[in-house]
Amino acid sequence: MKVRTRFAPSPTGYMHIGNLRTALYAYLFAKKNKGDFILRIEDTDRARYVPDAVDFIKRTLKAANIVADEGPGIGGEFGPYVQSERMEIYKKYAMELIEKGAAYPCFCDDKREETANGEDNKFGGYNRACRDIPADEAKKRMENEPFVVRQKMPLTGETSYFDVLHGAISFNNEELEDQVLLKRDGMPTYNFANVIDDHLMEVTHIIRGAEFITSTPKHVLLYQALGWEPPAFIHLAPVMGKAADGSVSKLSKRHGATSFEDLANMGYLPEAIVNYVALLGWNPKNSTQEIFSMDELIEEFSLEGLSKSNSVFDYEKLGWMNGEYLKAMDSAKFSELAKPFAGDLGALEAEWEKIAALLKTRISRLDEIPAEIAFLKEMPPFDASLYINKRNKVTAEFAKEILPNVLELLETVPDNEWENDKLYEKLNAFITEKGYKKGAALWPIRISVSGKSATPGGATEILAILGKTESLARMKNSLQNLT
RNA sequence: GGCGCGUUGGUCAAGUGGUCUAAGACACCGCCCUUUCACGGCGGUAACACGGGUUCAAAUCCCGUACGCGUCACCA
Repeated sequence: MKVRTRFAPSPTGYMHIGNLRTALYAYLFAKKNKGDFILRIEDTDRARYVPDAVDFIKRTLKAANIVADEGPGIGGEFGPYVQSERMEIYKKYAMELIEKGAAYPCFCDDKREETANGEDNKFGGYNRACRDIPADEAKKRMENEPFVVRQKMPLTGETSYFDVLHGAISFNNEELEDQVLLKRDGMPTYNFANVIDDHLMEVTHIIRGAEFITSTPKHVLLYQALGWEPPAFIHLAPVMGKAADGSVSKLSKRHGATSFEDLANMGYLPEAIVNYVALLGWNPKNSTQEIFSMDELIEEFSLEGLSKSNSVFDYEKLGWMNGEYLKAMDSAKFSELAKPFAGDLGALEAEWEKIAALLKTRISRLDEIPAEIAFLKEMPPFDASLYINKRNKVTAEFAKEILPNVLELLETVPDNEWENDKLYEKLNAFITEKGYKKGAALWPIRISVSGKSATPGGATEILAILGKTESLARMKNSLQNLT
């Protein structure tokens, strides 16, 4: 049988990284098995509906390079792929279930009736009273009264199912509520639409979050009532976030950027995000590889590699991985991608390629760029302590000694020779001649034109980028401040 | 609280009864390299939640406890 998986988000306008991971695993599993991956929109909650959310979801999947074979706007033989467009289908099956005695209409006024004496409060106050309404009376009342369709749960025994990840899971039927299948507004609930659609769309493997473990027995009962074979269930452990105080809880906005979009805006590459997220809860068998292209993920993916326990999202590691992608990236591509993050470069505009080359190996996120290059645009305030460097045995005294000579030398460099290699050559010759240590001599030079202890690039690279006029002006100024 | 699921270093994790004096990665620390920082190279610190079983042998199987997470909606 052809493997078919689906990603079934509700359109809330936010693609949480945990959801993205669920989509990714469903996609990887389908593709690994030469199957289909379906996008289905679960918009049965009218109150929560967000207008552009479907486009948003599609854009996010596209950015993540997760491509659906079927879905809204994509087509496929099992449409429509938006649940609000399938109401007639759900209604039909709801009536069939009533007919079969596996469900019944409920005319109770409100969702949560308070029970008088606190007894039978197990189901939020719902007391199963409408179960006992005779069939013909119920049918009649359905014509004139608003109602809800509830699933008639067995009162005894147990229902169990096999989860590919967790093994056999069983629940006592008495724990199961007569849950609503069809709401008063005619919309199905998740628990109902889900079963109908997964069956009709021939989904073979349901890969979804662990929050559905407890509602799965209800789904299984529905499959049974309808005479359908349930698909395989795979319930994924959740992704957690770590708060500032070190506490761990389900990933949410209070943990900072947690949506794919936020992360991308911070300058994490989509490929890196996908790669990192793939490894949060899954890892390859028989290998310690960590950097994966999408094709490699597909090739390596297997359900056996899924982890049963929660995982904590770690920006630190994502940053490392992003840096790996940045370093491996083609220079031209990096420069193009990084440019929007650089802001207004002013006079340095023409030097961007050089700047980008220095940046490439030393950032983990693209949005670190402005802070990294700010010193190029404007000389930071003078700070004498920067001229002291223990390792190279550099002191302010030494800076005062060497800088005037360097200035003198640099002034003789013609404009057309003001570039890294030439500058390095000349400075190196000067250093050798004077008998200085290279590291020691270059330190004050770099500080005098950058005003920063750590900079992308060394002394001559910075000189080259700043240009002769600016470099000399900065150096003179620093020297003045120094004395 | 009931029910369910889980628990290997700070984090991601390998490990499916002996090869575990428990892999790898991030982070951290040290050394080397070095035109600073970084990159890179080498090395180090650091874990089987606890208690009982079963077994010749347990991180691996069973039971209990603790802790964490989930769920108990006309939300998904």
